[in-house]
Amino acid sequence: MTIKLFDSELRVMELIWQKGAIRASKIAEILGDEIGWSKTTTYTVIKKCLDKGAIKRENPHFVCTALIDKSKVQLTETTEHIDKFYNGSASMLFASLVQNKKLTKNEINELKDLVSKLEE
Amino acid sequence: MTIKLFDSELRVMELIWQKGAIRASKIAEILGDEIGWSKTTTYTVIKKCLDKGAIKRENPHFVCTALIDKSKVQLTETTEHIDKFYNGSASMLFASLVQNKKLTKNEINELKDLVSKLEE
DNA sequence: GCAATAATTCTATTATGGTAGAATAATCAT
DNA sequence: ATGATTATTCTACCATAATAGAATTATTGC
Repeated sequence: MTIKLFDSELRVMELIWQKGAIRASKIAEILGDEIGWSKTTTYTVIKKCLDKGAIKRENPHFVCTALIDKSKVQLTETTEHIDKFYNGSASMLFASLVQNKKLTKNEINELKDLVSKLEE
Repeated sequence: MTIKLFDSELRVMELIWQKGAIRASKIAEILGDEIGWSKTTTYTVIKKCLDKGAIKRENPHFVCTALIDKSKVQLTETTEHIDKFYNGSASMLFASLVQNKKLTKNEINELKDLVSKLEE
């Protein structure tokens, strides 16, 4: 069973993933600055991440670390996205991006590189 | 400016895209069967699609047709998804899918095919 | 044209995610 | 240890998307 994270929770997770380990107070400070959240809002959202088992928090100083990793969440969300918009077909998503020229030269090269390493 | 469609609205759009032109009453019938929506729920959602300019409806018989196409919505949503989960980098989404082995042999072949046709 | 029936809208209710104030608990400096 | 300060929770409110009942309007068969 995968954990469903809301947008607000992802903002918190993003910081934790980025920093590895970070105090709750620091998260509150940063998100207060960046998006104007009040301290209590941030703590409420951190609590939700705790309750969902997405992070743990340890004393002293309430240091937060992630219990689920970003790549897992990315994959889950992307799979859901593909189901919803491309009827479960990853190829159709690729085709959509490629055909609509949303890829930079750089991205095209990276993609070619990636694909060339694939086994069948 | 792109139209933001909610999940409920997408269910209606999906049918309209699929059928090309379809009576409102038929949509209500199908969604009633498939997901148990009451007739009025379906009509309410159809009305929202109308108000947003996503579809038009013509007499006689209130036949609905799409005014925006699916590929446009797919692209918009996918771009948003990439911004949210991959910091705007399509390559990172590709990498995530490829590395996590969520691709079937078939999809890998299709991807290779797609990529081989790309210009730099 | 008109009664019967079906389609549509208007409006309201419910569910849920986002946000934050007041109360409580933990920490720290002395 | 204790008072001052900071961190945290509990609870509630607000905004919005989902859903549908009652009232209204359109359609159809006679």
